[in-house]
Amino acid sequence: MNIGDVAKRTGLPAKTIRYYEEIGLIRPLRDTNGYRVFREADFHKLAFLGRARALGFSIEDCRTLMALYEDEDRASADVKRLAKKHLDQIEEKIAQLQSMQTTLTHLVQECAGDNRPDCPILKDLASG
Amino acid sequence: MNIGDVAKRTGLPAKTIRYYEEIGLIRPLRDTNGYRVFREADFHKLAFLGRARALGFSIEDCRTLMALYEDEDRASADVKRLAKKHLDQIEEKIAQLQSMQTTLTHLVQECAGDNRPDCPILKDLASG
DNA sequence: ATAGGGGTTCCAGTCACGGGAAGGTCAAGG
DNA sequence: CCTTGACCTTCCCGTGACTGGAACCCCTAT
Repeated sequence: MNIGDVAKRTGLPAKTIRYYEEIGLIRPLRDTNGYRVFREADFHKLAFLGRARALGFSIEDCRTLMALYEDEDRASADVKRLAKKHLDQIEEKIAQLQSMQTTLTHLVQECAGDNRPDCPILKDLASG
Repeated sequence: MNIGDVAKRTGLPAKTIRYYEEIGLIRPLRDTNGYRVFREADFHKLAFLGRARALGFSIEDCRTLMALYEDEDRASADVKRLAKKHLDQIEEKIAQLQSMQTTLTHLVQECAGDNRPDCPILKDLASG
């Protein structure tokens, strides 16, 4: 498989796949013409990475998860701890965003949104 | 006021304040020794920026909001449109995170988290 | 011979700062 | 007068996870 094929099959941009090689997440072979050659195992790794990234795991977390996946002697506790920590961060982020959402929703509701200059949004920003 | 005073009063790091000057959001005066000198108006601008940033507005949005704030002939509709667009993005982000949260919560619940290698989290990542 | 659709590398930019080096300034204490 | 320590200055690099683009090579079909 060339990079274009893997890109189609995984849904990852070719640029991203090259980047993952650059940072050592995958090690595809090379053809005599210099083209990357992806084996089925490379494809599986990329699909794994794509799903982990879609769940919001950082690249470094993905690296750890892949290492755990390939370690037959892993403890599921290590995976769970990583996932739980990530979940906690997601929940914290959601809380932050919801706080912004609450404030902004109120402000937007209160703003007339006409061609007059009077605006509660700016008033709030100006005076806390 | 020197930068340290403004940093304390606004809660913004001095580094951030220097950065805001660099990108033209504020224009403090300079003392003969080269130190930045902040007037009350500069402090107000920084406080405004701090609050806008805390609501998640991008720097460019903040620039626009400040311009609108200083424009006596603004239309509140322009402010409202900007805030609404930002609110929509926040809500989209929240939805994405909640989707991750749902999946991760299930996976974490199902994982035994002991010293055995069997792990539904890795299983999910490996096979979609 | 050429056109096109692959592929390759390398460089720069994103966003909003943060860290740290190297050095100038100022007020207080010995 | 000298030093100490807390300020302040500029400058440059690094962050995360890519994305865009330039310049160039490779392969197949016409």
